[in-house]
Amino acid sequence: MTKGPISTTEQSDESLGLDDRVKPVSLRDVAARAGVGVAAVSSVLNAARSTTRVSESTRSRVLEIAREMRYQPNAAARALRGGATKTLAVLFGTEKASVAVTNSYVNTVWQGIILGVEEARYNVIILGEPWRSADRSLSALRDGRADGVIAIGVPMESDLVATLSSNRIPVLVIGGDSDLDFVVSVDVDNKAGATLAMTHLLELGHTRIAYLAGPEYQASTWERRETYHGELRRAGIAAPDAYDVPGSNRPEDAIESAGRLLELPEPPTAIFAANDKIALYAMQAARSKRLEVPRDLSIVGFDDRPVREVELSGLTTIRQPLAEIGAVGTKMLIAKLQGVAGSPSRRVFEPQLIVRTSTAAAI
Amino acid sequence: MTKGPISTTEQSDESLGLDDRVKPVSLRDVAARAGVGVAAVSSVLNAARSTTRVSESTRSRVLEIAREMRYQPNAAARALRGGATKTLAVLFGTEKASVAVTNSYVNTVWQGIILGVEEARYNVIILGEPWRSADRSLSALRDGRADGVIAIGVPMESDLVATLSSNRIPVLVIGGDSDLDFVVSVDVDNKAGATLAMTHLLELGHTRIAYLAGPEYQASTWERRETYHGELRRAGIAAPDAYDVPGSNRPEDAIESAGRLLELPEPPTAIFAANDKIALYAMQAARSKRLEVPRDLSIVGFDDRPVREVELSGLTTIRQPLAEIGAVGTKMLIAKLQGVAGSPSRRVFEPQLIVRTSTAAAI
DNA sequence: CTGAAAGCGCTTACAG
DNA sequence: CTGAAAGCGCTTACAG
Repeated sequence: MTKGPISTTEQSDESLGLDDRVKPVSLRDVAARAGVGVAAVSSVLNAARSTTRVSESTRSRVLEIAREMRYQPNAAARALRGGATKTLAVLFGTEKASVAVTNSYVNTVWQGIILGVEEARYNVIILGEPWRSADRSLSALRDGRADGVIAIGVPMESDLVATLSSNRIPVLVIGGDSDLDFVVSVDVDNKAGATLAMTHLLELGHTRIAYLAGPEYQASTWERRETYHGELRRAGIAAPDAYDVPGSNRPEDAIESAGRLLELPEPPTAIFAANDKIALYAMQAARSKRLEVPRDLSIVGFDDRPVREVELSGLTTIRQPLAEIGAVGTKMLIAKLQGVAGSPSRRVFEPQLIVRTSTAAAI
Repeated sequence: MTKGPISTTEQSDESLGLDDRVKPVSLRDVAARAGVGVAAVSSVLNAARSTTRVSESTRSRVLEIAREMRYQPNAAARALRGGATKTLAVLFGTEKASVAVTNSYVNTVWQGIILGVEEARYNVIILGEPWRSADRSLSALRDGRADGVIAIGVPMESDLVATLSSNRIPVLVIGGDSDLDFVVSVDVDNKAGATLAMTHLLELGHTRIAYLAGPEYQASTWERRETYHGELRRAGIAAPDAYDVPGSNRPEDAIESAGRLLELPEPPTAIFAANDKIALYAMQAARSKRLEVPRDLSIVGFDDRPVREVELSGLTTIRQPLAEIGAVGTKMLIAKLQGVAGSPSRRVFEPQLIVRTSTAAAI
């Protein structure tokens, strides 16, 4: 770089000694060498819904020559022509991508996504332009860069999925649900997970159990809340309204919410938190109130995110198979894109109770 | 999806009630509405090195109309025309992407890359097809999908960077060096890092210090080894040849290598390991030999990868600013791509000694 | 100052 | 069975 300008056009070939560059070989090059038209080559190289029929001898000769010349179709031309890009655009909830990739939930799902695209020889693109509203971003998603969209943690009230759907852009929703056309979705079984958590606490003898919610814009927050109330009802326990408190992904808010719980005249002896992050904030709140976990307070989280804090803290939690969710979802989306008959539109994954040291029998 | 086929072409608009899809607006649409030619619109919308000149009044009118119509240029068409895709392809060393993204070094660098592309409103693409040889993958990198390449942890002997360079494809090398044209690179100062590690051990009074290497195909393994020997020489210490042992990222190999060290007639009292992962294997080997760290053996790693194992183990190590390396490198590549005058081709980052509990004074 | 045209590489309907 | 042509949306030389 220090030795010459960057642009290809600004510099003649002679001025750079090391130039063994060759122009990429095009369909026309292959056609010329094979002595056939480009249509024939195109037809041979694609499984071909083209009307152009080619004899077996021509077919094999073209194939041979294309391989010999290391022909590689130009992705831009194909995309422009309206063909598949074999690329999926990944959209991260409301957040900027740079924030999302530091989130352990997203990160683990992401590993699954990569596994999924790799198996299918697809590609993934992350757009540097945050999408904000669906309306504003729609065109960016139809400009020939991607065949479909993977949406992780999109807020319930967002019009993104609906807009994509009505524009016939296939979408995978991770961590949510939708019965719209062109939408496939994967999620953990939130009801089953919340039931595991509540049953665990109930079996430990807790009756004063609180629910520390996650962000209200997440569907999972509501599903887990509903199960929380349902399980209490089933156990014949009447929990005060004050036991169902809003959480947040913002540390201050979550810690304050948990703090309020612990200052109630009759504080809970156990907290079911809507996710691990919030559960850890609850632990912090307990600590600052000089309460000992699990002696004075049992805490259960959700997710079992593979980060050191969770393991270090000894948090009992509900594990989601996050990487599997990402991988299976991605494969479902690709199957839909490829028109695989009978490919599922929805998969729900079983959670698992992971007992560590943040829960103990009620005193 | 359950209600209808996926493909746009297979289904008439009438059969789907919810279709509020509109064809993306093209340059021509804007031109028609503005009553000018497409060339004029193109010229206005791009800072325009085009020869087409447009009056100020036309310019502002076109701008207004384009915004009104939410015109979004088609990326595929631009790419085909030879323009910038504003997309960077990320290539992960020898590994499959799915393996690489589970690696904590790669993961942290990745977070920086996303930050970098986001700031510049660029995009990143990960190709599902593993690249293996540069020769085989070259065309895939010139098919209109990306303007440049980010290569993480490419083996020393790989021809990838050289091939890209001679084909005038700008590359960012992360964790390596190169003075080829079209190549920019970022890395930690390996010499400084190894010096920090060795000085720490020497100051603790260790004289029997071994080097447990990383994979030999990594340049860093060699640079750290060289510094290891240099620092011993400077301290007037003659280390036996058997103290410089090959490591590997494969657990069995690394553990065995470390084990051999510990079984020497005169075993080392300290080990400088070429990276954290290998340092943890050394710890494991020590444990299986009933040696206590740091009482019987001090261990220093390299990277300070943000994973729970490193912190849980109390490993003393050399921290690299991995996210920063990724972010700064990405911005350097983009600057080169955009022809920013005087943008640097090389940046080296200072490491930092993180003392935890795996090192202690020699007895 | 502005418009019409060529062409990037591909695929698919259309003629022979 | 095969070839020539149109056109996807854009940018950039080229004519007016």
